Amino acid sequence: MKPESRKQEIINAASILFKEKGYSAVTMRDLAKAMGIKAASLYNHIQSKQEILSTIIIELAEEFTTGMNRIVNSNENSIQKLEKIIDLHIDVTLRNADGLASLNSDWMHLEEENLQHFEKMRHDYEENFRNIVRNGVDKEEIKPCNIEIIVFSTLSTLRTLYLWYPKQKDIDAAILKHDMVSVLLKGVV
Amino acid sequence: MKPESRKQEIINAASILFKEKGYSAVTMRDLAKAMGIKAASLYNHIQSKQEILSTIIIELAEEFTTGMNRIVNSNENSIQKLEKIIDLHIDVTLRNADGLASLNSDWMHLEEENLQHFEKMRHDYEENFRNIVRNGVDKEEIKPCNIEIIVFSTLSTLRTLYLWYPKQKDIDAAILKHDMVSVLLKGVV
DNA sequence: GTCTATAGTAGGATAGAC
DNA sequence: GTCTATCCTACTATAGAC
Repeated sequence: MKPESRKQEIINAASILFKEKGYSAVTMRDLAKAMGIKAASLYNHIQSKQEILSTIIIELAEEFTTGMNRIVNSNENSIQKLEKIIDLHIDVTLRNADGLASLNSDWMHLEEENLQHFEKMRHDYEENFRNIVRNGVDKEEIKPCNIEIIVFSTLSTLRTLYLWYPKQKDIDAAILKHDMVSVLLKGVV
Repeated sequence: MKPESRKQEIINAASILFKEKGYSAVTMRDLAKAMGIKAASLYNHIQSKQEILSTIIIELAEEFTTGMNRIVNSNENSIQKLEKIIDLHIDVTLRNADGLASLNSDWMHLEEENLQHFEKMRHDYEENFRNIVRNGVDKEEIKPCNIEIIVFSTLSTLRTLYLWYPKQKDIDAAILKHDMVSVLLKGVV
C-alpha cells in the first residue's frame, strides 16, 4: 500500500458513507467520526463537502470518457467494442466500487460547472454507446432488436455492478468478464 | 380522474421530488411549495416525513411481493415465469414510476419495522427469482450460465426501468414487454 | 494537523388563530 | 384546512488556540 494523502483518505471514507446513505444524509460529523477526528479538522484538507462529491464523481466520469474514446477510435467490430465496454465497467468497478455509488446516485447534487460537465460527459457516453449498437445492427453483427432497449438494459446492468460485485466473494475478474459477456450479449435461453 | 385524497396528492408530489433529489435532500418546505401550501399545513394530512416515505415504499414492495407469489405458485415453466416477472415490473413502472425511485434509492432511510419489513420482502423476492432461474437451468430450459449473473443483470434492468421508461415517448406497453423479453432472455447477438 | 467554541442557517415538527 | 409564529435540533463552515 502506498501512503495515501490525508485528502484521499477523506475521499475514500466519504465514498463509503455516501454509498451507504447518500450524499445528503451524510454529515461532516459522520465523516469526521469515520476518520477518527473532529468535523472542523476536515477543513484543513478539503474546502467543502461539495468538493468531496465533485472529486469522486468527476474523476470517475473522466475515466469512463477516456475509456470510451479509446474504444470508439479502435478498429474493432461492434461486438468487440461492446465487450471492451463491459471490460471497462468491470475494471472501474473493481478499482472503485464505492465511488460509483456517488456517480450513479448523487450526481444531481453537483453544483454549477461540475454538474454541467458531468451531464455532458454522461450524454456523450450514452451517445457513443448508442452509435456502436446502431452500427452493429446496420452491419448485421447485432440482431435487429430495439436499439434503445439494448442500450438501456446493458447500461443498467453495467452501472449497477458496484452494488452486486462486492457481494460476490472472490470471483475472478476474467471469469466475471466472460460470463457477463455471455449473459448480456448472447442471452440466457 | 377520480378525486384523490389530499394525503395521496401529497404522496404523489413527494414521489416526484424524492425521485429528483432523493429523500434526504427534499425538505417539507420544498414539498409544501410543490403543493402550493405552507409546510405546517402538511401535518394536517400526514404524521411525518418518514410516514410519506414508508407509505410510498412499502406499498410498492407489497405489490411486488404479491405479484411474485402469484408467479411462483403458477403452473408455468421457467421461461414463462421470467416473462411474467418482466410483465410485473413493466406494469408497476407504468403505474408508479416516480414511487419506484424511492423504492430503489431511498429504502435505507426507512426506520425500524418498516426497514426490516422491506428488507425481508426484498430478500424473499430475490430468493424466489433465483430459484426460478436455478430451476430453469436444472430443467435445461435456460442455458447453464452463471445463475447469479443472470439474476443480477435481469433485476438491474427491471429495477431501473423507472428511469428510462418516462423518456420513451408513447411506447406501447405490449411492444415494450415483447422487446424486453427478447433482449433480456434471447440476447442480442 | 487537530482541537474547542461558535457563527449563521436551515431542518422537522407543534401551538393556536382564523 | 391553512395560516403565522416559533421551538429545538442539527447542519456546514470559520476563528483562533495549541
